[in-house]
Amino acid sequence: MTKSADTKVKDRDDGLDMGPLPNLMGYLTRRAQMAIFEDFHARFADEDIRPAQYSVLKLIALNPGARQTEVSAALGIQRSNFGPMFDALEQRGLVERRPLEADRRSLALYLTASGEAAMVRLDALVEAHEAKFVKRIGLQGKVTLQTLLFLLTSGE
Amino acid sequence: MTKSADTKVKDRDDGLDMGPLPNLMGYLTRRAQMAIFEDFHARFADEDIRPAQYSVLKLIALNPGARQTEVSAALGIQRSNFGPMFDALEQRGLVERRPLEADRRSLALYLTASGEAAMVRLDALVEAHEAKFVKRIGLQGKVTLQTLLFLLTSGE
DNA sequence: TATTGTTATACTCTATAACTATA
DNA sequence: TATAGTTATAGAGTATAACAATA
Repeated sequence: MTKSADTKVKDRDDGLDMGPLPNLMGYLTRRAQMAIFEDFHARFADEDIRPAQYSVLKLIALNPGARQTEVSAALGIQRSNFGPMFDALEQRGLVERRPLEADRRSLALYLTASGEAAMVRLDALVEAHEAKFVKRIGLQGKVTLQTLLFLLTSGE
Repeated sequence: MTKSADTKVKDRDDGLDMGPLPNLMGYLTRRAQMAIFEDFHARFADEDIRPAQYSVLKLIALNPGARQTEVSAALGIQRSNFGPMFDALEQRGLVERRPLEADRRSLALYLTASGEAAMVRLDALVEAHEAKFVKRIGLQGKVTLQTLLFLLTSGE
């Protein structure tokens, strides 16, 4: 209520008072995800592959012949957004679509030979990427984190 | 090498084989963050406030008079993107800029009376939002998660 | 010279609706 | 009628560079 209270607008020694913000799980996961993706982007710059692209390639590698709707749904990507994203990978010769005889509406997805070769390199990059963060929290920490994040995601 | 191996393109009982994807920390944090933000968006739809906007409002509430560069840097937002974002909040009468006499390049940020009133409602929404996820992993789980995510973020 | 804030721009990601061809 | 994939579009989020005013 005093004039001096108006003057002392902020306690600012080194930085700002973040209050409870750094304890909010949404804030925490967002910042952690950004830190992890930043490392990913740096490592995959030469290969010009982004996280979502890697997840698509990996899913097709594990499930050759899967249809677009299956892959996009499994990754939480809209069907309408999956098409153009896949086009980019296809134009680079990493993947291909093949008509499905059983259902002529559908297209089955496959890695090309070039895509298979790329996966060997990409998997190695992912392994190094992953190891960097495991080093920070330990193997037990990673297991705990997996459990907690899974529980967070899969709720009511 | 056989024709039958070509036929059995994929083991697909219910869904796709995700392989090690769900164990990658980047994938896990991304999916968790999306689940948390989805709940946030639903709760804050009526107030028309997004996570980044809440963090800006909260930071100004805790640090009245803070300058734009300070707030944007603390939240990891580019200076050039902070301006238009703040404009939207200002046009809604929640915040305001005031010239700094000490440095006429800078603008000090404040909540308006309307903004202060809004924060009471928003903080209540955040509390309920947070409680939903604490319920899934327990209070100890939240503390552990905070520790792990902080360690992940603050590395070399 | 360096910094604060602004403007312009561009690229990615995400979300929705409408369309086609098949089923 | 419903589904697979496409197209168009729009809104966020993010990133960089250049600029004017001020330090």
